[in-house]
Amino acid sequence: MNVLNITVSHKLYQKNPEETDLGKRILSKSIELMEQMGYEQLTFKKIATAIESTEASVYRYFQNKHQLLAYLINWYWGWLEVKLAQEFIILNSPENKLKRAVQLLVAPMDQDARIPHINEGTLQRIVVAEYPKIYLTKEVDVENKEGYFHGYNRICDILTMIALQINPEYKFPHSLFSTIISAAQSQQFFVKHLPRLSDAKA
Amino acid sequence: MNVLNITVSHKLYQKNPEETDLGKRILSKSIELMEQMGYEQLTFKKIATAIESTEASVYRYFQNKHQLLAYLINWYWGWLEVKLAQEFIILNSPENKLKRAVQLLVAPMDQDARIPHINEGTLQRIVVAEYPKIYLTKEVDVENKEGYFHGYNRICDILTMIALQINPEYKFPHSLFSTIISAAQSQQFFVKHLPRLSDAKA
DNA sequence: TATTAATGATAGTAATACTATTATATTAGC
DNA sequence: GCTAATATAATAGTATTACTATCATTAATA
Repeated sequence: MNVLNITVSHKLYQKNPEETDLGKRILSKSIELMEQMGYEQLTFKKIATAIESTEASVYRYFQNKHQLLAYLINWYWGWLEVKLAQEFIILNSPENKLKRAVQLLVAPMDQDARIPHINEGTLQRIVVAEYPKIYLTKEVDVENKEGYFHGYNRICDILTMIALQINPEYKFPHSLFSTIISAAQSQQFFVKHLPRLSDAKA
Repeated sequence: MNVLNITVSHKLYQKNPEETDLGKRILSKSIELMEQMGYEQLTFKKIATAIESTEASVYRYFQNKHQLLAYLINWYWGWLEVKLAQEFIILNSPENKLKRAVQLLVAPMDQDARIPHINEGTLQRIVVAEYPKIYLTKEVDVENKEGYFHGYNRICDILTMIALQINPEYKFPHSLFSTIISAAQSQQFFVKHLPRLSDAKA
């Protein structure tokens, strides 16, 4: 058993992948392959072949590729929330908390040794490269109700609560922090691939 | 002939759709259908059927759906640039120019009567709902060289130039404006579909 | 009138995104 | 140790998608 378990809504899987060895291998290999070839090119067939299992077995864990991506991304935000909570133990001022949160969002992530089947660094790059794809769909309203975006919502809420301690009068904290978080993601992508949209150097 | 013609890089089409009647019908119907069913569900077959043409004919104009989306989005940014230029005729201060630019980004767009085959209002909603999909791919570097993101880059550059008139010392204008433009898009989507990420009311 | 270009009609292929069925192996309960 | 349940493997099959190719027809042009 893991010391640490990130909880992801059961709407985000068919069968909990964290509970079995095969499930963990699916997660591990999905992360590796999705970073290599990108979301569009990845198929359940490719995952299955790579772990020497079968397509049908992968389908027992996830309904489809979209659900798998949503799972991984929610896992990431859930894990980041845990990480934030750990850091906040020794951070007292809201200013320092916000500062550290932004650092965590943009700094390359180290692998968490407690969770060997998930490479958080690779997962972070997947989130940067694929995140908007989980909500830019016609199913967004249904999936929102099912908790597909819960992880991100929570991070946004947490930063909002901290900011309101600094200035309780501020009227647009949700917009501000969804913008900051999403800019933290986009700028990482732009620096690498669309440098005219950024002033930072790769 | 149109009074006004938006120029889109020839890498973004196989055969210029603005030059023929069929081409214009493809654009017009693509916009309508893409808004209705979303990018994922749209197929060349559906476009062809809807305009009583054939799949093969649509393929003569665009290599694939991705190229079609890139075309439409670049057309939109190109058109917005023209619109901005028109507005700037009577706006003199950089502050007013920036303000008006942001208004144009977020206000519902009226149809341009000079261009009957393109519904700019619908197109704006498509840009809001689909924009990141054109660059969040493994082909981003190649397509960037081919000008797939030229329209957006230019808008970002224009706002950057204006801002530098206000403060020539400012170090991060590209990052700032790519963030502002993209937030202008995202917030429109969040208000409608993910309200916890925004403070505005639908 | 002959030529060319644009479109339509039709067919076909490889890959994808699943679903279904049956067999086999492993584990848990009695 | 036997039975039952569960997980996975193996295999097959289907509908749809994303194209490519070929040829016929129509319209525009020289």
